[in-house]
Amino acid sequence: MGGVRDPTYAAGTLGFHPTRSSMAEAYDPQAVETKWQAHWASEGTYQVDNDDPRPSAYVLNMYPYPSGPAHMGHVRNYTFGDLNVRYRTMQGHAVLSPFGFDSFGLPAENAAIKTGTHPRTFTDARIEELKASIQRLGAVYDWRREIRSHDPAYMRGNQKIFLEFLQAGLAYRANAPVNWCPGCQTVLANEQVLADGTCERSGDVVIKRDLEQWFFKITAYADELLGAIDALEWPERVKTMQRNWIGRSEGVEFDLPVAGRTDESHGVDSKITVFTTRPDTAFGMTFVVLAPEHRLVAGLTTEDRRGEVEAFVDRVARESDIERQSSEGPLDKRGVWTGSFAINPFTGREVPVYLADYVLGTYGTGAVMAVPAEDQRDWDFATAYGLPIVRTVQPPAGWEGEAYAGDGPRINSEWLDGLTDTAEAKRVAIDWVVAQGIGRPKVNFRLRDWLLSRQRYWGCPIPVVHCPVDGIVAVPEDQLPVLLPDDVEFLPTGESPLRHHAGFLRTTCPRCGGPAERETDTMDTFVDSSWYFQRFTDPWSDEPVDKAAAERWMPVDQYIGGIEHAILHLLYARFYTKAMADVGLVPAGVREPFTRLFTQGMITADGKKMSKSSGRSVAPSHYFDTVGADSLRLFHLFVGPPQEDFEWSEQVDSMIEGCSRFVNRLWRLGIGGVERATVVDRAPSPDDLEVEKATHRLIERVSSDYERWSYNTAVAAAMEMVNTLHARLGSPEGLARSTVDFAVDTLLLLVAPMAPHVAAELWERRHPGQPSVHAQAWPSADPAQLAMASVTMVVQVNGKARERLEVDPAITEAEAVALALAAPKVAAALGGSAPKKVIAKPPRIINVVA
RNA sequence: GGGCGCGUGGUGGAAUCGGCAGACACGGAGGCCUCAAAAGCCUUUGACCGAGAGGUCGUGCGGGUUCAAGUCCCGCCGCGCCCA
Repeated sequence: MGGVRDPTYAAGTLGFHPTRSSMAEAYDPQAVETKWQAHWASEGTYQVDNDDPRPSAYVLNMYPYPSGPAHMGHVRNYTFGDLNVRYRTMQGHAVLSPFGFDSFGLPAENAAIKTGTHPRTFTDARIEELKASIQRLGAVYDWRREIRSHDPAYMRGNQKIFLEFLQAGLAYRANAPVNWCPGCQTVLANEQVLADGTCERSGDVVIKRDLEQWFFKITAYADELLGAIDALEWPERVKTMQRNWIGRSEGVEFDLPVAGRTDESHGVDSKITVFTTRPDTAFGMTFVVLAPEHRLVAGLTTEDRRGEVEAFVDRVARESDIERQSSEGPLDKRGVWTGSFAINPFTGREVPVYLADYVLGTYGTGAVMAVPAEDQRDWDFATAYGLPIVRTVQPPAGWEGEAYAGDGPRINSEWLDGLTDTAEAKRVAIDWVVAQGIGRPKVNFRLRDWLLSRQRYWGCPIPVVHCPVDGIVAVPEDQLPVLLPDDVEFLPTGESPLRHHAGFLRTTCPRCGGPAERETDTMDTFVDSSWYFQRFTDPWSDEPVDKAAAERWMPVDQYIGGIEHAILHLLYARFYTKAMADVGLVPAGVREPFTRLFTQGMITADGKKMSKSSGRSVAPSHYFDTVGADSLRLFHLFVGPPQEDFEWSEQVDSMIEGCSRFVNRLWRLGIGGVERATVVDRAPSPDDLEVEKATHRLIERVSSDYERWSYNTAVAAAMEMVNTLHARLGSPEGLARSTVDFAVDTLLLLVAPMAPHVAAELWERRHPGQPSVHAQAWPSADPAQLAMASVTMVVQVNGKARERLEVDPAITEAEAVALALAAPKVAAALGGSAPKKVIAKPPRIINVVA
């Protein structure tokens, strides 16, 4: 193969030697791609050791759920990741590029119920399919570090971390409302409840029921999770979503005595505690609203109201939180009066106590003071129930709206009257509450603790036993991991098979040695994805995370994934990282997992996310078999900004064809197979120098495009260079050999991260016996070569372009203006009148104002 | 209801700091090569007026700032996402 260049590039020193393309070897993507994929795998090209002397970089794609062969979303995602890995490697970094599988989860268990295949068998088969298609894409990873969530070693780590959290008080048990299917007699995950609130299996109406569940105390980190967002190099959009999700609000919590009750008669039940961010409006509180699940509801309901209240509470229990918080539906059906009154401590007046579905028991105290004049929802509620509305903030003149939440002088508020500044009025009101001894300033978070227990089989068992004597006892470390039994039956009851497996269930208490029951709840799969990136730094370690390895690689420099994980996964991973540092499982300095985050857009079909279930899914394998992986990669890079969604339409195939054409044109350049090409051994002509300069500008361009994730323009720039070279080579003057070689070699270096196979093959043919293109150093542009010999200066008259002049880039302002005014077209546009003003920005633009 | 993002040719998109709108590609039209086709190559392609030279209009809509606005400001309309 080594001689391919010679017969096609004319070798003469005299005149022009046109060559014919008919002899040129056609590009065979499948042959070349298989060859290089095998080469990278067998050479371990992208394996890095923890003692690699090069500076570190850590590039990671989000942990995928293995659902079978890669879909287009994966292809897009992994193309971006792979480009980063290869680019950083050429820049001289040891790039940690691991891969793993988020392999626990419901789909495998459902498949087991449907087909009888064990979830492990099913999942491992899906993983092999996904791996195979990732490899055909040419994406490179250090597969020695592969992790699957269901690996016993990984489960052991999961359980060890859990026990450390339990020890530290970061894991606890509490009652929580869960989805309960009365037909199946089991707890359902949210995704098992259909949109109409029925069980996907039995069709029964799913109700809310309180059960003991495991929680992680993520709220203990609410302030740090919020505060540390600022420093992250993440998309603002994601940062905003996380801030909103954490939802910090400063306010006050205070007590309202229940009318007719005293401390002596009712103890703590004599008061309703409310949380509010607007204590300055409390004089306008004309009623109180409790969540239907509030613990005081039964006691506050009077006999004559009991029937109605109970029916209401029952109905709300069947509504989802989303329904409850939506603004849809007639308000007069969404609340009910308990028959009781509380006393507004500000006014001393009695106010009725209502229930409403939109007040959630999980937020604040589950009770809100309703101030209809300053809160629109309270206004609507008051209107629907005929409750009084008292303004305590004077709306501006001409105000025609209903509730007014803005600034203004306080009115009807006794000692607050006249205060205009809301912040000051709040301070005064809080001071009063504190002085009265009825409340305290309170910072409230929207963030709830993380409910991690799942009543499923295919997940990591929570490593504790329930002992009738000792209560909850941790499984001792030397007995970890607690593995899932294989001999289980998957029945379509929805109940976890672990509950019926005697061998798993029955055990002895590690503390007293008496009979005990094993915990049958397994962990939410978000647990697995909260620390896998730490495990990758040394997946062979006996500890969950090897501290030295984490010290070397963490945090992840570039994390890449979908915007759909903006909140839960990314927040849980941040919490886990901090909590693991605090219990000493990772170095204290590793407090954030992902320095830089890139969220790529979705591939949509008919405006919705392309997925297997939508039926509009397109398999990448077809393209691997035809145009090849490089063309498909280039298409994904070229088609638009990576953060934007992309609609997969009819015309996509011809766009991919276009990328394939580019690969073929690059190939013909590389092997010297360009039609009628003229290559001469001569001293560089001015044309050659121009091409050389264009090559330096290309280096500059592509490098900066890679840095700013503007891959579509990087591809465009490479296409432009290929077009230029084809055109120049086809002209009678041709190009000097040194010019062509420099331009083509540079092109191959720049394109290597995007189209790694064709670049590697051409480089090998052009430089036999030398290190691969992927082992070459990233080229740098010579600054002296970046300046253009001449630039186009636009001359405008009154803002309209009238003339374009080729000028020296170093032209002075005076010269530029003189040149501009001397141009006939400019004179014509001026029509004889003298210019009033000339704005000169040489050498780019001159604007003559007439 | 609040917050954020987006809106550019027939299509995907480019214009990085307010300075030639439409790079690059797809699609279309015409041509070369060929017995023919495929592949490849060349020309052309925002709209309108004009034989041409050239001119006018043009970045969702309406205003504004500026010598100059796709880009900045104000107000709308539409779509998407997040929070209520």
